[in-house]
Amino acid sequence: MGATVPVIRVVDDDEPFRTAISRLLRAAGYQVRDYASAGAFLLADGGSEPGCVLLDLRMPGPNGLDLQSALRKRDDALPVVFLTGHGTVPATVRAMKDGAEDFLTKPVKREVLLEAVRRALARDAERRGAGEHLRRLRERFDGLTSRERAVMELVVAGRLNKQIAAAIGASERTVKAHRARVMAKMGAASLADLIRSADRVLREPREPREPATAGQA
Amino acid sequence: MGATVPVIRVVDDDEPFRTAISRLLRAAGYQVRDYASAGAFLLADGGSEPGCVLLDLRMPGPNGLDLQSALRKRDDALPVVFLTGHGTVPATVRAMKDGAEDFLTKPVKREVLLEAVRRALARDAERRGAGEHLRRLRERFDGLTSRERAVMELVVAGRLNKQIAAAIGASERTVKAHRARVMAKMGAASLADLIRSADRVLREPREPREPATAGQA
DNA sequence: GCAGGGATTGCCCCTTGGGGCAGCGGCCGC
DNA sequence: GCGGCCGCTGCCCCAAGGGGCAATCCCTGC
Repeated sequence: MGATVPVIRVVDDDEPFRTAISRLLRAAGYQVRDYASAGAFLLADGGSEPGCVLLDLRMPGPNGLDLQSALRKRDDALPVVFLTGHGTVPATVRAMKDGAEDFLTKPVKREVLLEAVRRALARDAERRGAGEHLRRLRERFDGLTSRERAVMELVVAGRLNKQIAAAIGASERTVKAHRARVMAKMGAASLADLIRSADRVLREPREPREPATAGQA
Repeated sequence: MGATVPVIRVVDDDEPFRTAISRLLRAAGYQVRDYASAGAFLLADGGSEPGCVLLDLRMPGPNGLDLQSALRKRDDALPVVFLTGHGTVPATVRAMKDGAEDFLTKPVKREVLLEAVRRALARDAERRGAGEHLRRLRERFDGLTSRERAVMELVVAGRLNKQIAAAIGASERTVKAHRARVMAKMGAASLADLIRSADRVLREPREPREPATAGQA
């Protein structure tokens, strides 16, 4: 189990700074990978390993905000901590609106940086935990037949078996059969269980969130 | 109800600017109240009317961030939009982390300001709607006796009546009676209903920040 | 002390949910 | 065409949920 060390991805075009930060983080016990550009990072890292991203704002090629947007589109979006010397208020606003964990300015105190990283990692762990659970639920849900799904929806809506039978045009006995299979396939020990699982699975897929009109420019 | 015009509270020590902003907002159809300091605002406004707060960062006395913190502690916390000429990155970060709707810098374009205000008002309306529903549920929940609450918790945990009876040391018939009263008092038409209400009411009081999953606006 | 009210419980009856068993009918592969 | 598999269904039985009715018991106000 568990002792996977989180991976901190450091993305910054300033090589000496990158090296210094990486050393600091390694000394704190983290595994670190560093990249000189957003592109290099995106090519090399699929985001599957737990961790977070430490990101410079201004870089040649796609900048930090662009990279953050790209990350947000991936299911496994990693938490982002900005660390930059050229921070402006509008950029900060946009970064925070887009869900950045923090936005620090160089030079940064060691404790401040480590604290931000800790929070980012905590968030990532939480997200992964919740995501994993939801993924399993969704898998199970996908294993239902369309008939079973229909019954499930009506069951969690609080309808009685006989009402469900009338609604889908089947006998009550059939509804019971479907219902039993739904409970089994969804791994629900009780109706309460099923309802909670259903409410999580049926909640619409994440919406990308409107591009947040970044406070002017 | 219905056509209540939202009230924009403008808090800024710069009198000419305050006047100009107020005029702009009134022209856009909003009701505006302006205050020269955080203290003046807190004394005069209980936050009961729908709307939002347009806040300067740097002011004599308590500053904008202090006021934002104070607002967050009130149940009816109004959405806050910062509008300041002295923005710094750390102040922006703190404001956004504390849930500010936006952080704008003077001078601000008319459209940018109005758009931010629109979003703040939309958030306020949403919060009030959800809050209202939750408040009613909580009221109903508070109307339960401790015995009924105990039964309710076990019911929504998926326990059978006989298990509940054993757990609370009562007869099954009594559990049924409590259960029926819980359904009636909570206004639940079905077990599914009750479970959903319970999950909302029993969820612990809101923490400060919550973007965790759905990266907020 | 006594009446009224709420909580608790037993008794009984009905409805619902859950599930075993078997018959039926359609679809698939050989 | 045939046997097997699966979904749908009826018949039956049992457990669980829901609730009417009445008796007890305890507490409170008059």
